[in-house]
Amino acid sequence: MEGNVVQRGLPMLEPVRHERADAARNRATILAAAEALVAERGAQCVTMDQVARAAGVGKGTLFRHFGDRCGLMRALLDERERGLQEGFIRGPAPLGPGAPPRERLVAFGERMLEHIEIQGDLLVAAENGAPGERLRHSVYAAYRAHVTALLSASGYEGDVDYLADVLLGALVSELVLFQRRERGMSQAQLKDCWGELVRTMLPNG
Amino acid sequence: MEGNVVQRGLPMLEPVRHERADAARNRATILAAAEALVAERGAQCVTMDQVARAAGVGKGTLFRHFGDRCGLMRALLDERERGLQEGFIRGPAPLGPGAPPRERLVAFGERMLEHIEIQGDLLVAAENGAPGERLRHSVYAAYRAHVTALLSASGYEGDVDYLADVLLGALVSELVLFQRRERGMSQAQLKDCWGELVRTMLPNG
DNA sequence: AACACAAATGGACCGTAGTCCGGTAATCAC
DNA sequence: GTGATTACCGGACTACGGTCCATTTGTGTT
Repeated sequence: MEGNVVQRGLPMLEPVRHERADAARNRATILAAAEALVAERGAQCVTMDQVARAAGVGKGTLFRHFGDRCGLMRALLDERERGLQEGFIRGPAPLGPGAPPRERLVAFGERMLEHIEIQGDLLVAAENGAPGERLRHSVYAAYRAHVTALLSASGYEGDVDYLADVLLGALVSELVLFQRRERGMSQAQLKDCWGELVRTMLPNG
Repeated sequence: MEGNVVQRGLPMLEPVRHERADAARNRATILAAAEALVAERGAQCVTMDQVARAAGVGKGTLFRHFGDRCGLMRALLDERERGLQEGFIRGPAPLGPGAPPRERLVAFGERMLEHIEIQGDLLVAAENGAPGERLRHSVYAAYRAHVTALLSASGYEGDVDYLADVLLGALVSELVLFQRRERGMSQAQLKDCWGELVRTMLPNG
């Protein structure tokens, strides 16, 4: 878990030096196998042994490439997550630049809720690691930086870092899935509540 | 995990019919052993086998009494948690009745932050169960009901249930410990931020 | 006191995440 | 090509949470 800093976070562009051909091939094979298994049985019910066997690879290889179970799940999410970030940073308004920050924030949350709707179980599996790991990870940091920037731009005068944590807390997949599935809230309701929350916090966006 | 509904939640008063004497003795022994081990090594580093061995009891007994690891941790927290609830419901203002709801909510959060300060690791261990288990549990339901009631009383016009979830999200022990330990925020800062958050959400308490 | 029955017990057992290390093979310098 | 180097590979191994069930023990009944 120390020797390979390569390709663990989002910045996957340009592997540090050379990833050996067989390693790259194995990584792709593993990801494909894992994706198939997750699609078939759901993320919760896929074991690391199953993935290794389906990919025709030893467990050591699996863990070497992805660190731990959460790492594998994150890798599966990676592509879509990159798409999300792209949309936030450079996409069309109101998600991207161009709209007032408050409306961008509303759009951000709505987009995240849609993401959770689609990738819910996988997200839960990816976030279900060691305590605090989720918060330490670069994906969270990126979301947080984005929200923080929007809050600052909107003229919020309090502690923007703190408020960013709180707002992102409303978008934690575990909570959202609970609200959707066990509290019977519709996605539209959740979006409305999110919008209201943001507009209450930032009265003049 | 189905056969014993006895004494799993907070309502531990008056065991359903009769708890056999040996069972009660064992429960006490286990709790004492677990408490000692947690005090000595920290909740994260205590295994169920260690607890069983220290209590001079089989693993089966341990799991029969507490369901799972989180159940044991919750049982350790139980007494203090009951004290908290007592304070919220019947204690002196501003925590208990008597103060305006907005100030009660501020006091609620401050009290919770203090609780996390003391019981942090144990709380994390207790909440670190299956996905959504935390949200389903009666302790969370109680806090949520309390916050919901205060929000309603303060005249908040939006979805009080949703806002309760969001506010409680700011008091999740995993997050608070992260803010304290890895972001270097002081407890006083956290309290200030909480107060500001509440006052922003409820401008006229 | 002896009995019958429910409840409690303990430890062998299982599945899963994650580690370790001897052997293998891809890559590079020449 | 050939050899040295070094990353990679696989699967046996460990640790831990949780289950199962044959056996024991407490409790109310006769």
